Amino acid sequence: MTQVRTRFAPSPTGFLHIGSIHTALFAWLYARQQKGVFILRIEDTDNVRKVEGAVEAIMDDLRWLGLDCDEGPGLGGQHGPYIQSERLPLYKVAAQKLVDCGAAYKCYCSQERLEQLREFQTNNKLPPGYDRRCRNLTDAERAEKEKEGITPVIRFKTPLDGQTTIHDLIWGDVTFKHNTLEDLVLMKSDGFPTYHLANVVDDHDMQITHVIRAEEWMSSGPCHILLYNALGYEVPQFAHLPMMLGKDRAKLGKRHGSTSIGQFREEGYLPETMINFLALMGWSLDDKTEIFSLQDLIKYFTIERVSKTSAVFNHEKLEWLNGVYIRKLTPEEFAKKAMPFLERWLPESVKKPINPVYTGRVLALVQDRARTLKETAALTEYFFVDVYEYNSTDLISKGMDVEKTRQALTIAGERLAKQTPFDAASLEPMLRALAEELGLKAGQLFGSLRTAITGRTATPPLFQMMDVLGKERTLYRIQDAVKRLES
RNA sequence: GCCCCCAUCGUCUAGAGGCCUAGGACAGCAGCCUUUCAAGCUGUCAACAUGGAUUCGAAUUCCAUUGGGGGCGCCA
Repeated sequence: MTQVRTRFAPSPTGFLHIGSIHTALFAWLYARQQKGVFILRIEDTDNVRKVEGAVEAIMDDLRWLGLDCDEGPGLGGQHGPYIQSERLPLYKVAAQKLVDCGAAYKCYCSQERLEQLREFQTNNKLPPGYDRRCRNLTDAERAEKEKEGITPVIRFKTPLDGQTTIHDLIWGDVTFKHNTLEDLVLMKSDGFPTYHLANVVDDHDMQITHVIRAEEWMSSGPCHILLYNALGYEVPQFAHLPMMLGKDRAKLGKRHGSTSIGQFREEGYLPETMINFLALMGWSLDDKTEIFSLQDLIKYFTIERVSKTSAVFNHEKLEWLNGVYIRKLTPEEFAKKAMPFLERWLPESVKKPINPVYTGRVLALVQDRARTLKETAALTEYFFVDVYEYNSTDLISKGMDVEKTRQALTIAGERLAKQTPFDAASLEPMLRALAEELGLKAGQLFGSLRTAITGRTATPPLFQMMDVLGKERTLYRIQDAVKRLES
């Protein structure tokens, strides 16, 4: 059996889209599982949309996710170069071959004419498409056009009759009648190939066995098969993946908020989360399992279990899943990953760099509570800032009033001042006893203290926070709260 | 408009003729735990788009309708 070779072929037109990663993941998984080869190819045949630095960004994102490439730009491989703009001669030869054997033809129609044609078709509710005016030009007519100095494009001469069936690993057999297909442009007038030509030539040249791509390519599938045949190439296997949709069920795009993988990374989502989540969009193992590592996925992934239905991106579930992966981290790993986010998102007044030992202790208190790494900044802010705003009525617990609260906090402050050692284990019995002594429920006293030392009503456990904060700062904050109640 | 495809809880999905009184997860709700918030646990709400046909029997097969998506560029 021949070795499986799959590829991921993004265009360097900006940041890597989450939908592209979805495709990349499935192609990668199939290659890895089949002990095959995964190739990265850059499809930069659109000079207009090309973005500087995009190739590096793509490779960086893939690396971050753990999707390693066997062949690709800068990685070597027997079938390079892996950047299409460096492969132009190949496409020219292929296109010329097709023209020579009569499978393609030169088209001299101007873009203006095509636009007018399309406008007319739209206005008259006709199917848009090229009217094949140049398909049967005589040699004399062609010579005439050449003399005018028009640079032609090369179009594929799609058969007028018959049909082509694409055997898709996911969709089964899908048949298209040739008379619904167009005469695709293969070569643009700027000398660059279109996606269709470059893709077919490269997939053949790089010996791709399985073309795994998104469903949006389904309808150009028959054209590609026709092209493979015309060029005398063997047709690879196809697997068209279900798409990812936004909340409005439309193709996931800019209007749906964060859609580039980099944005999720910056928000503090872990690569494990993204991989696991994306794998579950259009694929499942069974009716129960939902946590999968990359290794698990390699083990269990099968194309047979990929669904045909496109999936709506569910941000809430992604957040939940990220929480699951954050909790799986060891405290050390978590601290290491969260630290940069704190450095970046903690208020400017906080002196940087922050102390790693202290920060580690702080982070240990919020690991169970954070759903993203970025969120740790908001969750721990009061550990780094001494002055903060809060509503002094939050100091007053249920069933208490200003005076009672002031007294309780004052006494608590006095007792805490005398307390040694000042650790969570010793603090708890002491304060519980104090609550009883004051005739308060534990929750009443603790609630006031919580607000006093954090300014918040929802925080990690009180005694652990006091422990981390230390005696001096704890006392200062309680005294400050008492002052607030006095004014 | 034309072509192709899809259709199970709000969302991701399990389900390949009897195991389905349709399972799991997120979200929601209720409760337990608990110093608050999380986490955890328990429970609850919630779906086979509609109409025909085949069959002893249909979420599962077939047809139609409806709804949704994708494509129809010298973009990929």
